[in-house]
Amino acid sequence: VRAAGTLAGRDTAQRRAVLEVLRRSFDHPTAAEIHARVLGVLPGVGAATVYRTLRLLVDGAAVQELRLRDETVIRYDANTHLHDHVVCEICGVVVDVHAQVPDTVTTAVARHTGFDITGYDLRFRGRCPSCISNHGPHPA
Amino acid sequence: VRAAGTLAGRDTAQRRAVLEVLRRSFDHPTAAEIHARVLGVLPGVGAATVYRTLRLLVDGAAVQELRLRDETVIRYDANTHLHDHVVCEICGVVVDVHAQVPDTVTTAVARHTGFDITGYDLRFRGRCPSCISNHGPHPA
DNA sequence: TTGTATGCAAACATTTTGCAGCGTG
DNA sequence: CACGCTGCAAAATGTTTGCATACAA
Repeated sequence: VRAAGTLAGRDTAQRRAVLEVLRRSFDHPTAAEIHARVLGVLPGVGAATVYRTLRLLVDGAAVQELRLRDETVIRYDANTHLHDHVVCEICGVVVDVHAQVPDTVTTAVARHTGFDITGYDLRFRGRCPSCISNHGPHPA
Repeated sequence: VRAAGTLAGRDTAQRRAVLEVLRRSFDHPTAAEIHARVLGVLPGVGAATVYRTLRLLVDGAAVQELRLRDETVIRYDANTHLHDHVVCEICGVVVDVHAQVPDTVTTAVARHTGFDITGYDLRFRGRCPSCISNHGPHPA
């Protein structure tokens, strides 16, 4: 493992562009969105290069993959701090949040299952402030 | 919304077969796996019918979709009780578990984000007992 | 009978891979 | 100057859809 945001392998303009775009993006973009933004910075980059670089970054733990409940596409999150997400069930916006699950819960799961637990993914679901304004709160 | 495990629309042999396979499956099968099992019960069923029926069941909240960290395929879970999952990072086995996130945590997330929170997905990651036997526990 | 459900195949959407040539180290 | 990286296009993967026919209600 190496420092977050560092690239393994060669230092090319394409890889630097992908990493830079990711660092500036806080909206959990898809590979296609990242590609579009990279093209704005460095025209001519191929989609395959973006995919390959993303895979590289995921394997190197420099970015996180995000698979939402009803989407097939993979989203990417360059926030390497331990954190969770809240997804709006109407507009789909994804917001970072910090919501530590108590150790007692994790310990209980380990005891019940016999698993050696190394981490978890926690994704809240709901209605964002903007959609509450436009559609009202979630019906009770 | 209708009773869990009930089908909307017409009552056909194909739909009954898909539902029956799902009720007997506790290993969170993919659509392809479900299709294979359905063929064992009712030969000739097309993949599209399985996909359409699964979509119907998901929309009717009779089954849950499961998207794992590093898989593109969708898995299905007919357990409609509120529950969470533990995934083995080596063999990929998925086990159901009950691990309630404290209301205080959810409330704090709502306060911080302004979201109206309606639920969450919690997925633990780790090493299953069998893989611990074969590979040892996760390195500290 | 009437319209929904099915099976097939083609269309789609997304990601991965093969390959010839370019460029970093 | 060797080998990894790139861009393009084709392949692979997984899911959805169009259409003619079959069948539940």
